[in-house]
Amino acid sequence: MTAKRSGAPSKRPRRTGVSPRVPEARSEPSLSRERIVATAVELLDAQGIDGLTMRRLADRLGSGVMSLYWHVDNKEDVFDLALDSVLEYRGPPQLVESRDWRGKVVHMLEDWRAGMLRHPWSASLLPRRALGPNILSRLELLSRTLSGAGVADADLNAAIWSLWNYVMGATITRASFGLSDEDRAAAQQRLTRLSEHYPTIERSRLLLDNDWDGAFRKGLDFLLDGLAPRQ
Amino acid sequence: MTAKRSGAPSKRPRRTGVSPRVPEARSEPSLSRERIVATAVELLDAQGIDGLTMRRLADRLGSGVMSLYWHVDNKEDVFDLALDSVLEYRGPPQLVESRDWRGKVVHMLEDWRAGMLRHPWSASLLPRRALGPNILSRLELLSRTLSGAGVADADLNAAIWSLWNYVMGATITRASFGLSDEDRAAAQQRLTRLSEHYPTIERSRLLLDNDWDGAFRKGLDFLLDGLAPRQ
DNA sequence: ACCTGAACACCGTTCAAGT
DNA sequence: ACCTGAACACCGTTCAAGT
Repeated sequence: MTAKRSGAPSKRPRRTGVSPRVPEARSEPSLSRERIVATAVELLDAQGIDGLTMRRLADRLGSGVMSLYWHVDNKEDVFDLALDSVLEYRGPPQLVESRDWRGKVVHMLEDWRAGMLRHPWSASLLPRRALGPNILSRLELLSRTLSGAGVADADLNAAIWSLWNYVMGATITRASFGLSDEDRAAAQQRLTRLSEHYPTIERSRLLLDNDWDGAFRKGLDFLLDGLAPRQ
Repeated sequence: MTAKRSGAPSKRPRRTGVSPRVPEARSEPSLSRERIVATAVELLDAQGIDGLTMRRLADRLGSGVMSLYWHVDNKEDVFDLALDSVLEYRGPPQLVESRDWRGKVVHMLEDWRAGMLRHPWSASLLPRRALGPNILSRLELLSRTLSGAGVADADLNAAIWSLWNYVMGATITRASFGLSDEDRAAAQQRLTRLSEHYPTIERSRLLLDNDWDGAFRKGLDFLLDGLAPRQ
């Protein structure tokens, strides 16, 4: 398990204030933190977590590998930056703004999940990395909504962590488990062959159930039922 | 994201029936699937997920790297085997056997979580690997208990997946997030510096809360409250 | 049936150097 | 201030070979 870095500022200068001179327009725009991160996201989307390689990243950027290290501490840093860049929250649409707390929470968490599923590598990365500003904003908003809804201060952290756990578990599972339909079919068949050992989950067709969105919503409702302030 | 293999039988012969001749006792016991898996678990416990290397594994076993490939398909196979080997469930103790369904479910899930926390690499591995026999047994037992408690067939899969999601999310987070106390303190301090942006989670000290066991239980109770069959 | 070493095509990162 | 190539110490796996 790799150690976690707490988002400390990079040793690099971080481009203070105005640049002393506008660089000439070039065919290959010069390297920058932003360009590196954006390209890393592209690469991760296309090739998955193992597909991100410093060498491949440099290739895509048309630079030498070691040039990256001027802008970025190391590969871990690239992961942290790519991750947070993908978790931005645009806020609830007008429609939802007016709804009750429950509608707001459901929207926030469905949006969070959807965002991670658009970049399936992000879900499994999130729990092991430092929390960046975007994810902190989401937690803040969730926290404020629950608190405003009347969840007691003593229950607040437990409520937030339950929702976090549920969303993370659901999304990680969906992102990595749901890749191949025929894998799941094969697993269920294996189950049928062994049905004397696993009669109940064989009968309920647990591994074939593929209404992921519906199941997510249903479980979230269970949890919110339990969370809802009494009275 | 690596493709998932559905636990298909190895191409290797799998030691059929009686061995033709008992091998001479040697100082270095000969390689075997079991020995490889056990040593892989040791290595994972000691060095974490990145610490498992075919070369290091072979070293520990006193063999050449390539000898492993006779017993095992590839590194993915080693992960699958190590994972399932760690998820065995001994069943509820007598004390719990007599309890109500809720007590049983809580025991099963706390045991599941504890087992994974004893091997912190296992939690983050589980969702992306094929489900081995031990984890299927756990799901079967959970399923049977909920069904016996009166959860409707139509809700059963959703109930199981909610619990799975919650347990996985909680355990993955705890295993990878909780490594360093001072990391979390640093994060909370950063939060305090930025308290105008994150007033609510700063006030509730979300990132400092370290009663993981209590929080797990509390969230599980929320979820079970919502799950419990009406009436 | 079981084990081996050499070789291939990769990795992330250090270092000393260029402009 | 920014970029580079060579080099180091690693990886997983194929292959042809040994016993």
